[in-house]
Amino acid sequence: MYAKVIVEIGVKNVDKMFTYIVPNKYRDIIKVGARVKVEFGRRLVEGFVLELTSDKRETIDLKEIIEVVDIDPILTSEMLELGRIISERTLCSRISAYQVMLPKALKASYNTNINIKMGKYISLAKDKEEVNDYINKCRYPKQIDILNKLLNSNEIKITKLDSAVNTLIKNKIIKLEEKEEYRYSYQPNKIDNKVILNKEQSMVVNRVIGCLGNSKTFLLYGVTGAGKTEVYMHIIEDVIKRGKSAIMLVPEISLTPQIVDRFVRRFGNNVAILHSGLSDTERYDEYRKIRREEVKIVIGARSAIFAPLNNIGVIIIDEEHSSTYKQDNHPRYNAKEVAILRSKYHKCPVVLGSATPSVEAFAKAGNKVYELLTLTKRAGDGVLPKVHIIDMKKEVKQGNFILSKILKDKIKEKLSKNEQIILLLNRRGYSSMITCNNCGEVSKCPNCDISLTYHKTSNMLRCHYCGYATKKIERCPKCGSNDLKDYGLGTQKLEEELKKEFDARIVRMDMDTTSKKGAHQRIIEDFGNHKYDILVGTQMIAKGLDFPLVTLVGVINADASLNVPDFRSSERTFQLLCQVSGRAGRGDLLGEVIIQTYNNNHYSIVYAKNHDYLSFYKEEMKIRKQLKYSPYYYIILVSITSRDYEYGFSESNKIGEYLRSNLDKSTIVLGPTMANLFRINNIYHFQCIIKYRFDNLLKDTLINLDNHYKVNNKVNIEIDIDPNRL
DNA sequence: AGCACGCCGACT
DNA sequence: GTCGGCGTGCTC
Repeated sequence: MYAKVIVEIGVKNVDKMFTYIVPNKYRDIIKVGARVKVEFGRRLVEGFVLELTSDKRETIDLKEIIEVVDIDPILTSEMLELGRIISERTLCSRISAYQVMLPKALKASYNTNINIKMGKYISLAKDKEEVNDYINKCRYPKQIDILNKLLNSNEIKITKLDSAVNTLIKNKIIKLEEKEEYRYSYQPNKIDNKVILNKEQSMVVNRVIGCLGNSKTFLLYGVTGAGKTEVYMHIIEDVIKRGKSAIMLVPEISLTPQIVDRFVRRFGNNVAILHSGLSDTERYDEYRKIRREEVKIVIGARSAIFAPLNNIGVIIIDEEHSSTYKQDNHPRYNAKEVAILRSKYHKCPVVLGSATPSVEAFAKAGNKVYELLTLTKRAGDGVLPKVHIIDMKKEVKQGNFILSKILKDKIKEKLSKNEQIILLLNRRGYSSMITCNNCGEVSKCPNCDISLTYHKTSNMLRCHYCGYATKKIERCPKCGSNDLKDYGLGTQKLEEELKKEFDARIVRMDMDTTSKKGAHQRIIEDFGNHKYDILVGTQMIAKGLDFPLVTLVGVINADASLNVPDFRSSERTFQLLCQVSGRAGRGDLLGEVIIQTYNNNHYSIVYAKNHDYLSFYKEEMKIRKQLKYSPYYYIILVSITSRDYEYGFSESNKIGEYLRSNLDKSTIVLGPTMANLFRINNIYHFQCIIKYRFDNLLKDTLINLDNHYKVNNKVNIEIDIDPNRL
């Protein structure tokens, strides 16, 4: 008997099956999907068994499998197949596709011991009569106490073995057992907080439930506040009743205690939550709970799509448009695609939900690839907030550089009413650059091609790309003048300005104030408890937060996301504005939104004002068609990086030529060009963009290109199929 | 990735 | 004469 094994080494050259002899003693134990230890070259490695065969084709001498690690295979046949498809579609190594499905604690390279927490339990070892006899003869009150307790309950958890317990064990009156415990758990305070659905919501729920047992993808387009979460919970409840399980994905930053609470209150300890805050061991505990089917519902970010459930009844992906569902390093899988693959395997529906669907998803709904379901009304009679667009070109002429007159007035008004305010500014730090007024020199990162951001609280200049930091310069390094001025506005400066202008309690939430563990949650809680009046933050405040007292949302600079040179920048701006607008007026109070911009006629801003997704979609599709972008064309980004500018440049040209001459003539190859951030950490970035509709040559050409450069260590190439950004 | 082999410079 | 530099090549 022979086993085809893929070893846990993340290198393309060895990403293939190696044949080993299965020793007789393992013949009955070894299974496909199990981990094994094998000698590979001169070292011991772990690998996965992908196939078992009886015939040997290799002519070389084979080695024997040293040890079978798992009795129960760690990779199910579904996962083995899934990994194969992922590696084929995303051009990643097969082993990395398998590794991404499993918790880190199961990796061979994970050297620290996997620490499974064991709890000690005692129970009676004799029948009741004998125990009562023992109690009557016993002189020790402690022992009697323990036995009396055990007579009333099956088992008791103990923390330590004291002499009383030890004696009882020695006399074989009680027995000690160790059981596995999980570190992470929620209080299963099951309170039925079920909400009665409105007509629209019920129709959506019934339509999805009607398709249980079929592999079918729905796009649930529902305005903010339409009660999508409640719809999800009803669907999940029905699925659970049928004895099946459910996966729900949400973007990492939406995985707030608020949403977790809602699910735990409804479903008790039937829920496993996979979030980034878990340690490797906690994550492994959750994994085991899921694998053993001790929970039926898995909620988590992207990687939760691989939850090892055996009988999935529905997969829900909330905030479908979020770019976080695609991993932007290897393996570059897209959780939405994986969801659809799993739905085919489990014959279950997928529900993609969003208030601002990605144009790709909405187009698929238009083509009947997905079935469109809509929620048009805000649940509980909520009214969408009124949105004002402020032309900052005019405001600047009147001397209002940061806050427009209207926004200032509104802030004052809301403060006087004791209501809360959220201000969004998509740039952290104090100012975006420091410039010399004398010679025009701009402080730039020595390693990257961007200007340094001034952080006033630490008095440092920082590069937001490579992390470079230096003390603030007092004199221009070029001409020596001390007439330095900072331009651009960051959250720190905004906070400072607000403190000058208003007598209010202000809290800032950005990467700098949330780097410590738990800080993020604390700020949200404190703001929710009205310990602050104004919340200032970057886009991390745009998602999911639900504060009934917030009646004003201000977007300080809507242009920041618009000016990003990427074909999705309009879409991202529209989504961001709609999302942040949805933060206002969640309670009984009417909400207002003020958007400050220099592009007050831009369609993404105008349509966001009216919450008009359909018009935005039509306009955006026109442009995508004109410029040949997705969903009309598929996009592939080939990035080429090198420490050596000249070499990187010449290889990039070769790659461009190779693609042009080896792809179908209907395919468009752009570039090579210098990437938007041309130099990061002294590495030069070039890129080619491939646009195609149908191309039979594509797969082979890309594989050849990838193979050719994997042995070249002076230049690195990355192929990103359907990239998040260009 | 690792760990070999392999062929050229400065040292007890 | 050796120790060791990291370039190339292979791993069932």
